[in-house]
Amino acid sequence: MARDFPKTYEPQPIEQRWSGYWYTEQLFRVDPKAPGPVFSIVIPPPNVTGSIHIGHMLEHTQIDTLVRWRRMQGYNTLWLPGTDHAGIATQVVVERRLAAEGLQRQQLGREAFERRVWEWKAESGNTIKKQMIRLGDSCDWSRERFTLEPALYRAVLEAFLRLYHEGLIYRGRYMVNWCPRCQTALSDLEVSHQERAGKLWYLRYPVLGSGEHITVATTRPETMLGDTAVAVHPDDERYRHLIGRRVLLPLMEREIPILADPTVDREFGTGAVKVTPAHDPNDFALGQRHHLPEVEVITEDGHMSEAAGRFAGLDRFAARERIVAELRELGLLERIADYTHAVGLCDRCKTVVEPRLSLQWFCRMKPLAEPAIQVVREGLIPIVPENWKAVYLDWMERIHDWCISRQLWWGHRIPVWHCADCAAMTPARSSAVAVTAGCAAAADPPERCARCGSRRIEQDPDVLDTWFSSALWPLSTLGWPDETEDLRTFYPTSLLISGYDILFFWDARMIMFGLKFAPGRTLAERIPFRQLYLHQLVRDPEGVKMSKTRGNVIDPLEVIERHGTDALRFTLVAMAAPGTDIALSEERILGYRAFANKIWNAARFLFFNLEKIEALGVRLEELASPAVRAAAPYRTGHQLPLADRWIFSRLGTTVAEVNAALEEFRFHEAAHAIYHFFWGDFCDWYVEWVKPALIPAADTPAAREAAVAQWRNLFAVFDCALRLLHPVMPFITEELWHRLPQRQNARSIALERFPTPPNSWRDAAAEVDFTLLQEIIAAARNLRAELKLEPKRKVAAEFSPATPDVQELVAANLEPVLRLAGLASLQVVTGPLATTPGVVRSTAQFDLRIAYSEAVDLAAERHRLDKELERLRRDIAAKRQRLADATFRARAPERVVRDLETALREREVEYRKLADRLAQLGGAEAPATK
RNA sequence: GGGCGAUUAGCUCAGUGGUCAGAGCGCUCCCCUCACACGGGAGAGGUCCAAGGUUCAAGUCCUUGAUCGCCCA
Repeated sequence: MARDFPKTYEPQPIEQRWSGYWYTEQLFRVDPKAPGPVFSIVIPPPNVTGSIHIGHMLEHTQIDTLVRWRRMQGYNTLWLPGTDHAGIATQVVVERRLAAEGLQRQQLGREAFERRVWEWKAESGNTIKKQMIRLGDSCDWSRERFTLEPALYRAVLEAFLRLYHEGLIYRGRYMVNWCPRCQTALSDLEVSHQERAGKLWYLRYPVLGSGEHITVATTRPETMLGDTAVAVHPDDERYRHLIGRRVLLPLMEREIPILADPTVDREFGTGAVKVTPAHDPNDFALGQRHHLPEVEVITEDGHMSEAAGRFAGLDRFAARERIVAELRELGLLERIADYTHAVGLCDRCKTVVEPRLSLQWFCRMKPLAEPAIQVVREGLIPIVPENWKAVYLDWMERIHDWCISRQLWWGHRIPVWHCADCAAMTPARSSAVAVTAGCAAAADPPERCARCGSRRIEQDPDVLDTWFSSALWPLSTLGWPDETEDLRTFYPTSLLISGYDILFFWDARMIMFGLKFAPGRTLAERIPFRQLYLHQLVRDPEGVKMSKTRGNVIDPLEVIERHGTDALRFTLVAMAAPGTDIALSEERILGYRAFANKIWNAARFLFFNLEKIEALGVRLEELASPAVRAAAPYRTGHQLPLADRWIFSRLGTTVAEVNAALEEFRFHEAAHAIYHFFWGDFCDWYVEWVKPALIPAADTPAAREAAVAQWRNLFAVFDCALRLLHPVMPFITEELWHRLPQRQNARSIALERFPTPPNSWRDAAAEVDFTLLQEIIAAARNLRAELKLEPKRKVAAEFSPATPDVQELVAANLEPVLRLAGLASLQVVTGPLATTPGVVRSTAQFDLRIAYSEAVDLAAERHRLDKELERLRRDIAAKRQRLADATFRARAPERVVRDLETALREREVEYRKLADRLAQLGGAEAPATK
C-alpha cells in the first residue's frame, strides 16, 4: 500500500487520470427526461481560439462548485459548455498570421479568408476545451456549442429577421466609434476611456466683414478642416453681436456661419466652439439641428481625406502638428493650454478611437429594455451582489441604440441584400442556414429586389457584433428557435455566473433577447436565467489588475502544474467573498496545497492502520462499505462515545453551514467551514482522540467490537467529509473515495449524494463538553510550553473542577485527556490548589496545576498574570458599568442582560483566582475586586 | 461631473447592532512523537481611517471629511 500512497500528495497523475475519466465516461451527460428538479447553467462562452486565464479559472471554479453541489443534491444538472467566435479578436489574430506571410485579407478575398479562420479555429480551437477538461469542469460535453455552427447561426438569423421585420433593426448614417486599426465600428461599450494629459488649442477664426476674430478652443485641431460652423450660446453677451455673421475657416478658406445653440457650454474654453459634424458626436447632433453639411476629413484608416485638401494623406496626428504649425505662422494660434481629457480607446487594440460618420446597422434598444428593466426591478432576476442592481437599472434606463454591424469577415453576415438598381434592401426569406466549403451562411437569399424586382442584388458585406449571438446563447444552445425538449427542460436556466465587467455587454443583452424571443407566455418563463451572480475579478497580490503588458499575470495552468487544480480551486473559492476582488498570491495557494496534503495524509493514516486491524481478521468491507457507512454512527456497548457524538454534531453543523453559504454564493464561508472541519476538528482532534481505540485493547469479542464501531464511525465521517469537499476539490476526493470499498456500479463520487446529516446528529451538550475538554488540554499544553518540558516527558498534574459535572466529564475521558495533554496523571483535588512550586491555569470551570519545581520562571509568570489581570480588570469594569445602567437593564433583551451577568461572574471568578495566584507568587497584586 | 465600493493584526481579507473583534499567511519559541515538517504544540501581535450623530448598546446604522480603487458620462 505504501507504494501507491506516497507521503506527499502528488496531484498531477491523479488529476490527469480523473479528468480524462470524467470526460471519456461522459459522466455529466444529462438526460432531460431524468427525474428530479432541474439545475441548469450555460457557460459564459470563452473565445474559441483563446486559452484559459485566471479569470476563467475563477469563473469555472465557482460554476463547477455549484454545479457539482447541486448534482450531488439530486438535481438534474446541466452545465452546457461552448465557445464564442469572438469576431474582432479572432480576426485580428488570423490577420497577424497572414501578415507574417506578407499577405492581407483583401488579397485573399472573403471566402478564402474565412476558410483560413476556420483552419485556425480547427488548429487552436481545442485548446480551451482540453484545458477545461483538465480543470475538471463537469460539463455535458455532448451539448458543446459554438456560436458560428449552423444551428446557432440559424438562431442569429432568426433573431435578426424578426427584429428587422418589426422595425427594431435599422440601417443609417450615424456617428459611431471607429477603430482605424481594426477598421470597424465599435459599440459604445467596446470603447474604454482614459484620462490623458493633452492640450487645448485656442484658434482664431477671422469674422468676415470685420477686423474681428472669434477664438475657439479645441482638443483636436486637425478636425478644424472639417468645420462647418462656429457655435456660441444664444445668451452669451460676449458673442451675441456675432450670431449670424460668417467666418472664413483658416487653411481651407471656406465660409462658415456663426450660429447660436443652447447646448454650447459657456464655461468651456472661450465659450465659442468649432463645429465638426462629421467627427464629433455632439457636433453631429448640433449639425443635424442646424442642417449643417458634414465634411469628412479623416478616412477609415485614420488619415486625412481628399476633403482635407493639401493635408490629404497625412496621418491624423501628423496633420495635427502641421495644422497647428501653419496656424501659428498665420498668427491664428492664440495660445495653448494644458488640458486633461478623456480619450476613447479601442478595447481590443488600444488605438485611439475616431468618432466617424458611417453607414451602420443599429438595434433599437428602448422597447427591448423596458421588460428587461421590469424583471430586474421586480426581483424576477435577483442580482448578487445586490448593489449591481442599481448599476444595471441605471444603464438600462439611459440605454442608447446598439451599433450591431462590424466591418469584419469573421462572423454572422447580415442577411440583407442591397439592390444595385434602386438601393432598396431585401432580407433573406428565411433563417435557413447552409454550410458551403466549411462555412455556414444564409441559405435562403432573396432572388430579386423586393421593391424593383431587379436581380442585381448583393448581400450586405458587414457581419454582426459577436455579442449579438452571445445575447442569444441560453436560447440558441438549447435549440431555439425550435421548441426542443432541452429548451423546455432547461430554459430558463437556473443561474448565470459572469464577471461584472460584462454585465452590460452580455448579461443585460441576454435578458433583453431572452424576454424578446423565448417562447413562454409570461416574463418569468422567458427570462434567460433565474438568478444573476457576478463574480470577483482576480488581481495580482498587490491588488493590481492583471495584464500581459504589466507582466503580472498568473497562468492557472502553470499553477496547476506546480500545486494541483484542487489547491488552486480551493484558493479561489476561499478568497471569493462577494463584492471584493481577489488579490491572488502564491503563498495563499501554497497554504491550500498543504490542505490537500493534509487530506491525503489523513487518508493515508486510515488506510495504513487498517492493515493492523485487517491482521485481526476484519475486512475493509466490514468497516467502510457503502451500507456500513450509511448506518453510522455506531455505538460502543450502550452508548456513543463523546468524541463521536461531537464529531457527528460538528459534521451536521458544517454541512448546514456549507449549504447555507453556497445557497447565497458566499463561497469563502463554505470553504472556511470545510477547512476548519476537516483540519481543525477532524484531523487535530477527532483522529487524535480515537487513535488508540482503533486497535482492540485486548483479544476479546467486546474489545474487538468496540474497535470495529470506532473504525466504522471514523470511515463514515471521512466519507461524509470527502463528499462535503468534493464540489471544491473534485480530484483528491474522487481518488480517495475510490479507495474505499464501493459497490460494483460505483462510478464517481460526483454522482453520489451530498451529505444530509439527520438532525439527530446535532448534539449541543456534546459540543459544550468536548469544548471544555479541549480547554483543559490546551491549558495543560500551555503550562508544558511555559515550563519548557521535553515533549516526551509526562508529568503529573492537579486538577480542581468547579463542579461535580466537570469532574465526572474529565473522569469519563481521562485517557485521551492525559494523552493529548502530555500528562502522566491527574489528581483531582477539591478546593484551592497547593501553592508553589509549579504553575497554574485557571478558568471559571477549573484550575490546573503542574507541580514542577525546576525551571519555573517566576518573573515571567508574574508578568503574564499581571497582563492577564489588567485585561480582566478592564473587562470587568466595562461589564459592571453596563449592568449598572438602568436603561440598559430596562431596554436590552433579557437574554443579553443575563448573558452579560453570567460572563461577568465568570470573569470575576477568573480574576480572583489569578489575583490569588499572583499573591502566592509574591506579586504585589492584591485582589482589587470583591 | 454622477454613481458604486474600500479603509479592521506585519500582509491579504472575513465579520448578519448584543459575551474578551476572527481566519489564512507571515512572525517568535519548542518539537523530524510510528498519517502528514506541505507537519504538531505553544505564543506574540488590533486607537476596527477621522470627527460628529442615532441607540440601553456601533467595527456594524446615519452625516461630514480624508485616502485609495472601479464604473458611467
